[in-house]
Amino acid sequence: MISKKTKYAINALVYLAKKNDNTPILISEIAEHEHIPQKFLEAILLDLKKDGILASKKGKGGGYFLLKSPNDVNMADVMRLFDGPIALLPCVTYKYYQKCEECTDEESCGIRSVFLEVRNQTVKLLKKATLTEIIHRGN
Amino acid sequence: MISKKTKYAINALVYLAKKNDNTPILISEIAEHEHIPQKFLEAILLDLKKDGILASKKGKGGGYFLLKSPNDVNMADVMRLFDGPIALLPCVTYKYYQKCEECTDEESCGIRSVFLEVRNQTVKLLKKATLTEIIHRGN
DNA sequence: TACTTATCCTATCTACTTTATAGAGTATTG
DNA sequence: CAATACTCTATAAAGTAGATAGGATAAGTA
Repeated sequence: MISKKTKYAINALVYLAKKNDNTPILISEIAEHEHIPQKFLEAILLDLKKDGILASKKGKGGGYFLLKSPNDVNMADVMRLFDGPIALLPCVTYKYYQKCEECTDEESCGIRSVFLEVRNQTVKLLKKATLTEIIHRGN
Repeated sequence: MISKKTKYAINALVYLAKKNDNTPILISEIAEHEHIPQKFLEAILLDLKKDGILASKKGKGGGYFLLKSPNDVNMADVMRLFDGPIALLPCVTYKYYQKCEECTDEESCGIRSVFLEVRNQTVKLLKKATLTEIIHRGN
């Protein structure tokens, strides 16, 4: 299961992407509309900003808006940002790789083979799932 | 990521399946060979027994052995037993279904559509991954 | 029956993570 | 300067993962 943080992030991003104009949107507006605790959402949006997906503006008329194109924001990246690796086993991740201590030869590990296939399929589907794609699929 | 409990369970099951004879194997033997804390493994094997995958025998000459055929034990079932749902969102699970509070129409939810596809693909691959298949893949 | 073996059961513990809240700080606008 | 709205730091409650301890129960053996 993905964390609420990731779920909130996705909901917020979709909300922002649907407003195709790039005028800043208030945190409070997103929080209210998407039923997210505002203070919690603040931290989430900040992370998305640090990652270069969003940008913000302070003061009156401020808020958050998409920096990247909705075409370039996919679910794999968002999930990795908040929940870490997508793979189900440490030995089939790229960035968080960790060897199984009892494993002598990964190439001949049947378990690894299965979970590598699952990971590759999942990442492929999640990479295709951009904000544009999600909005397009709705309706 | 799957929990260590699930990982340990898979390792233990593969170990038992590789001994194709159905003579009881000691917990201590599995624990030692697979580097699993013995007391922790006891609880895991007990769960697998309650689920009908393993059977046990007490006293001298006792231990655990496969009750189901290695053909009929797949990774989807094992993961569900220990880690719960395979799906990444509560609204795309079967047994643990939960509606998103803000969602008005699931059929038109683009997010749900994406994660339903991921779930279906994952379950399909994990169901195919039986103990027999895993051993076969490991040359 | 008494002893040994090995699973079964219950309780508990520590550390970590998730989710969330509070409050003060900082930059921008008018 | 005052209002607005994002930014930062600290903290706390709740839940979960991973592991350990100790005794209860059942089965075989002499």
